[in-house]
Amino acid sequence: MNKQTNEQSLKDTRERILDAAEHLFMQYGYDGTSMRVVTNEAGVNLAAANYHFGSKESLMQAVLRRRLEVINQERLRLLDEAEANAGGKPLKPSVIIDCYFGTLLRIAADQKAGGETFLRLLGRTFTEPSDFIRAFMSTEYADVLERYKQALFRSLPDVPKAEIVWRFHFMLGATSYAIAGTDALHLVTDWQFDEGSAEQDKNLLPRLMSFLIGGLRAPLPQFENEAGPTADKSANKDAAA
Amino acid sequence: MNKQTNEQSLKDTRERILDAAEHLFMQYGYDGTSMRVVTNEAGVNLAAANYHFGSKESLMQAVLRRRLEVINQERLRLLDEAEANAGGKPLKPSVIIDCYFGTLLRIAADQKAGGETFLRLLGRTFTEPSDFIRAFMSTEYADVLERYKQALFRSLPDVPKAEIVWRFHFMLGATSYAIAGTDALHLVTDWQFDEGSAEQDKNLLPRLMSFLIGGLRAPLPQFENEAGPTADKSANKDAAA
DNA sequence: CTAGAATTAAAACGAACGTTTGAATTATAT
DNA sequence: ATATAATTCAAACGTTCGTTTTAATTCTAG
Repeated sequence: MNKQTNEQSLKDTRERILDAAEHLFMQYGYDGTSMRVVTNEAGVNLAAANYHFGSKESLMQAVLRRRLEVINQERLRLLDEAEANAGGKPLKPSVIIDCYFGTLLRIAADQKAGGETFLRLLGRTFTEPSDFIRAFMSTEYADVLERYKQALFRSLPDVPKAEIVWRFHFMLGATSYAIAGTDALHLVTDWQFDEGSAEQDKNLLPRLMSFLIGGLRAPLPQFENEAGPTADKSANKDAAA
Repeated sequence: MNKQTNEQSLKDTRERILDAAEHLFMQYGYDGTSMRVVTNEAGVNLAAANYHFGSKESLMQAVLRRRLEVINQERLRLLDEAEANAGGKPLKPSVIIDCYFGTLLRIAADQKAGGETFLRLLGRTFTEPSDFIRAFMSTEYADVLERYKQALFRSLPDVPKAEIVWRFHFMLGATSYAIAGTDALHLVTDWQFDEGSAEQDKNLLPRLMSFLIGGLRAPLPQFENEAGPTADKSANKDAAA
């Protein structure tokens, strides 16, 4: 065969392994997935995985990196664009939240095949116990998280930075659960609403965005050890300008 | 030895295994924890774990049930009490949220030793991939979730039930992440604020409560396929009465 | 066409896994 | 004290794990 066919089949083996690993890591977790089931589902030889990726850990990193690079680069690009359009003024919190969380859901919706699968894998990856996974995620997210953190600081100058970080943390959690699958949702409800999976996906983003912005802009908490009485919650100052 | 010493040592073996399993499952996950490291950390023989619990799966269930029973019974008791005091009128959303999420954090704070450990384990358990764990959680939570769902429906009669279920889901996610450890939080920030771990724990509840109630009461989302223009978000109706 | 590199294939490696066995030990009760 | 039950113990069971090895096969390039 010619060169094209060769490179095609090479890419096919690598990508078939990545696709199978993505799906199985999502469904059974990293520790719960063996190299044998990955290569079986990919239809390749067991040794091919170690030949192309070196180890199971490296395979997991490759699975995550393949899509995270696209998502995080788009996140940085959109934030740059929004800040350029704002002309030096702080961005609205809702714009920042949409650049971060909206980009994630929109890109995942684009990639028809593995998009939803990767979303659910990503949701679970944040709570993966393996040290090397958390270390990988930490470095992979360091830049984009720092940029968005600073953008939120500028956007909410009257809110203590510690509160912003905590609420960013809460938003990450709510989003991860939202996308980590409807399994946890079935746990909450019988879920006999008439909408199908398609409409669920379509409406997830506006639903999530409303919740996230509502939480981000909620009145600041009253700590017990702070000065002043434990006032009525409705008397609290709104978090967002 | 007398009867007391016997029962004491019996309970000690069982509880030492439970304590060790709780800690190791939290740190390394279910699949990442072997029966050998559990029994080693507990200082008991390997076969003792299978003798007392039958299998690794049953051990995991015993670890979860030991503390979940206390928490969920208290959740039901507080909701009963609140509804009795309300005299037939719907409860405020903030009261419901505090009964559910506040109880979790307060009980965990009480149990000095394993409280925080179990909180972090529970946060991760919701995303555990193993089928038997999710099945166990589903049955273990069925009653309390149904009761709180109905309470929220009554509390927010003008909000579509599907939205309430989704927002309950988001709240569960935000809470799980909040308690699943500051590991994910270190991922977000350098976290060089001057507060120590003690103050973090003390302030987590009010911080989380503000965020959750803000998200729950956020304006309802506008779906693209709905009637009416994509209005300014501030024009939306508030979700809570 | 052919040498050499890249990839695939079957088989095996040692280690670690959950679980079981059967004897030894300890507690309980008459 | 003694029979009975409950618990602990060391050892081993068969299986599966990630990885490696070595040979066969396929592709690339002169």
